Amino acid sequence: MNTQELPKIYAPEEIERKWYKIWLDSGYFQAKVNNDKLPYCIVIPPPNVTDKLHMGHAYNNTIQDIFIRFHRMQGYETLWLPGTDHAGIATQNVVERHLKQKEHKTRHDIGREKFVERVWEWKEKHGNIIIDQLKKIGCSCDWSRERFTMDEELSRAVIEVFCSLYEKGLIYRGEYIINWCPRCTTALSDEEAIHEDHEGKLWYIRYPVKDTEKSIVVATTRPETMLGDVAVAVNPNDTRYKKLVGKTAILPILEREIPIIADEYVDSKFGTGAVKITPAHDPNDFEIGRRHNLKPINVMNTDGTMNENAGMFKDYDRFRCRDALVKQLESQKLLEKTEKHQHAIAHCQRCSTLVEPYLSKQWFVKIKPLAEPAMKVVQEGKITFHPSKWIKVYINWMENIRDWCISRQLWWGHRIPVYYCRDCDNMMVRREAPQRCDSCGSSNIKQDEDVLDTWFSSWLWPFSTLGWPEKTPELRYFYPTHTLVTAADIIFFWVARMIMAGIEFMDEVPFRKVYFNGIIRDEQGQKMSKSLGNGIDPLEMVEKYSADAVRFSLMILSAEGQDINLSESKFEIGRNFSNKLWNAFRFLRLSINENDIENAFKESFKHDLASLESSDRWILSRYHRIVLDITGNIESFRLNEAIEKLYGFFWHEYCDWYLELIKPRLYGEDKTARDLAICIGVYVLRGISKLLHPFIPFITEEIWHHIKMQHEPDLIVSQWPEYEESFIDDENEKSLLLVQELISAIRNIRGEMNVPPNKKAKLVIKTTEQKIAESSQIYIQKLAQIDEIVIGPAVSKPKFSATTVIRNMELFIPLEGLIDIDLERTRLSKEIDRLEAQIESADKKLMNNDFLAKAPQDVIDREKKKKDDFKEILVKFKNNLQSLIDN
RNA sequence: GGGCGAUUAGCUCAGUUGGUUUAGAGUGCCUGCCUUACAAGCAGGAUGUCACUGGUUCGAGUCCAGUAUCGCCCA
Repeated sequence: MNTQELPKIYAPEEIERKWYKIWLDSGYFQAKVNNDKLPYCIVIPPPNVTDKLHMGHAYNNTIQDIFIRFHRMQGYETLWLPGTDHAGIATQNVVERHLKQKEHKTRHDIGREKFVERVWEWKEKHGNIIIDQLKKIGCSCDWSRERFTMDEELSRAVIEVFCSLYEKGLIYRGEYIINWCPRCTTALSDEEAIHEDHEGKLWYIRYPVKDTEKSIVVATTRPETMLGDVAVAVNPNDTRYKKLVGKTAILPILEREIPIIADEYVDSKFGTGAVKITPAHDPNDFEIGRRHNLKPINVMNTDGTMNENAGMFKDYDRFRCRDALVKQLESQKLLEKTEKHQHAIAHCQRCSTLVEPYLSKQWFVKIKPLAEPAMKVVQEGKITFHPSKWIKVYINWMENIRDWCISRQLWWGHRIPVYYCRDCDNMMVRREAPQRCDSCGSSNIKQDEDVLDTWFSSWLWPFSTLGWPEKTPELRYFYPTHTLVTAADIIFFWVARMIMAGIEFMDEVPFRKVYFNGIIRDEQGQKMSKSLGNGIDPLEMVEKYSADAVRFSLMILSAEGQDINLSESKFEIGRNFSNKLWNAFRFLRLSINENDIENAFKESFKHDLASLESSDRWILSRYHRIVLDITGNIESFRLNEAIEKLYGFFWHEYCDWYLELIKPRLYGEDKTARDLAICIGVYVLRGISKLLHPFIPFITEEIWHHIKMQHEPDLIVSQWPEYEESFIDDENEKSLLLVQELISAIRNIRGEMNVPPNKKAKLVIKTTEQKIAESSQIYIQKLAQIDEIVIGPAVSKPKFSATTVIRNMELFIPLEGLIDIDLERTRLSKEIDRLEAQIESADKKLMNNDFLAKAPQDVIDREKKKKDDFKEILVKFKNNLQSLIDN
């Protein structure tokens, strides 16, 4: 590219497209088993095939890409394994909706086989959207290894796991209360039933007691379930009801006779202390029913309408039934009262429909034996969580874990590998479909209708994607994976279960570290959601601000695991940074006359650091410190600290100071000095590009190609900078800091005294350290707009000058005609006040005997020195203030 | 009901093991600049009882306890 073609404003679109294609075509993302290198592997949290990229994805995947690119540059054999999951309910819902809209048909109209075909068609057509979107934000996944939970190999893993757990006695089938979604008409696991607090009602219903004038009042939040009541229960210690226990109550409306029983479970303080028992529609009632040998009565169909057991309410929808039933009770004067009641109600995670606790025959995983070792590896630190606060959440859940309902009444998913003989009811759990019944020999066999929970396939993700149950070389080499990056909202759904599965089937944890990223919220701190319409589309932002900008902004906004409150304007941070980077590069590039980086950049300066200018040694020293810091920060997951430090170093040290400090050389006559300044400038910019590459890969790769040597590889696969201690120069850093302070002090005076920026000023420095002052003359002149400097131990203060003190140097800026005495007096007084406050606080400490006795000596010494220094400066300020008054 | 967070500048947030921090950054605000890399920029400036109360300590934004407000998770 010709230098004329470098635009003043960075234009990302073409560059981002170009580099992603080159990286892809060069095979940089592809990992192979390579025993000469250490492996580094991350498996992507597979997004649903129905998903479109939202900010949470963009954020989560940016973090993964940072780790991947960082380790790739560090020389690891790096595999980022991507893919999607089939998302049973969500996908089925989407396709059903399409079918309804386009053809006015339900899935039952076209039948299971045809429907599943349709879902596959849909998947082929739309399932790649999110994958393409991940590419737009720069994700360097090994796309050649992309997996889908319904792939043949992964399905085989699911079948193997089901059969093996069954054989170990860890899978069973049973009739229990599960969470039922009447809209999706399927069972849900506890994790898929989302509890939300809700203002409901508590209905007090009077049940007459048989053969008496008495009645017993029960309180319920779901009156329609009373149709399935089989008892009324009270606490055995509740004296109010002692006499009624053993008697029979008459269930209103249905007039069923039900016993009044005593059970410890009943809370006397809730409601009236008497509760209705509905074993088919409440988990606690189910347990009580079992203890008392009461047969459950199911009053509801799978779609939430009432069944024949509901008597006159048969075919009523559950909500309509409730209203009608309450009216009926009212008219019979059996409704004692109604109270407002705050309680948690479960909703379907996928469709928000009110979930019914429902008695149903389902498949379960006996989870305790799997949970215990999974708990141990986290407690013992074999897997670490970052931030570690999640350990408690994890352990707490593990300790109270309940069996996992894994069957779903859906058509889209892995069909349960259980076969039944129609002739003899024999049940067979098989890896391959059996041809004959192994009990009666009949070939009249049917497979279980249900499919498995999607998480029952994604809990295998870290090894099923690497080929398990085959013992592939990939599995041997890349497993266990290194770090998992995920949001904490799936800690139970996914993280916990992957740990269980890894230990159970691989005999080894699936990953060593888990990084939990925060949630992206809107400006008000609300979670972004479709229904609230407060989402920000990441791809729109990429178009407007660039992928680099989106990545940069997200990363600088969040500390480890903290949530982000996001608004569109935040992406300006990233865009502005990119532009600054671009222009710093442009500045150097335009300074290279021959436009020939091969000639302009030589690393030979490294061998004679002592001969370099102070500013050069300063930036090199600072740069190497940053290399050390950033590397450590990324390794310890402190990504926002890394990016913040890079921001500060690049912008406020490299650009604000170094590039300004070398301008005299760049515009001067001395070609050698000029070339050397360019060399160092380029050297540091090359390093900055590398350090920034994991965060903002596109612009850094582009810049790299303008400043790299021909023989050097693309940035994405070049070597991460190495910290070299020989560059660290404490002394020089200190003296350059002094120069900066001098310049800042002069700028401050100029600003406060309203000296026009283009008016050169004179400067008098009174100091005994003439050498330091003299060596920085050129810097001061250039950066503080000074034309003439007088330095000496005994120079006198010119009349009408503004003054300040930096360490042991007194600065005088003659401002005849410009100085405003009042302004200057205020300025000096303010300084004096500040110094006096400092001295006072140091004094307070130093006069405290306990402090002197107990604080470490270096802290005391520091305090003493601070006080002495401030005192010395204070005297000078006071003298200057005095002379101002005398004038 | 049980658990976990958060509370620092107008706004968004850093601040690892208590003392090198005179409590920082970005943004916003005020003043002045189109200074031949960058106005998506440069220079300068103002702004904080670190939620409250108590405790530990020579020393607390940082550790402990309690209170308040907000948020999340589990039942």
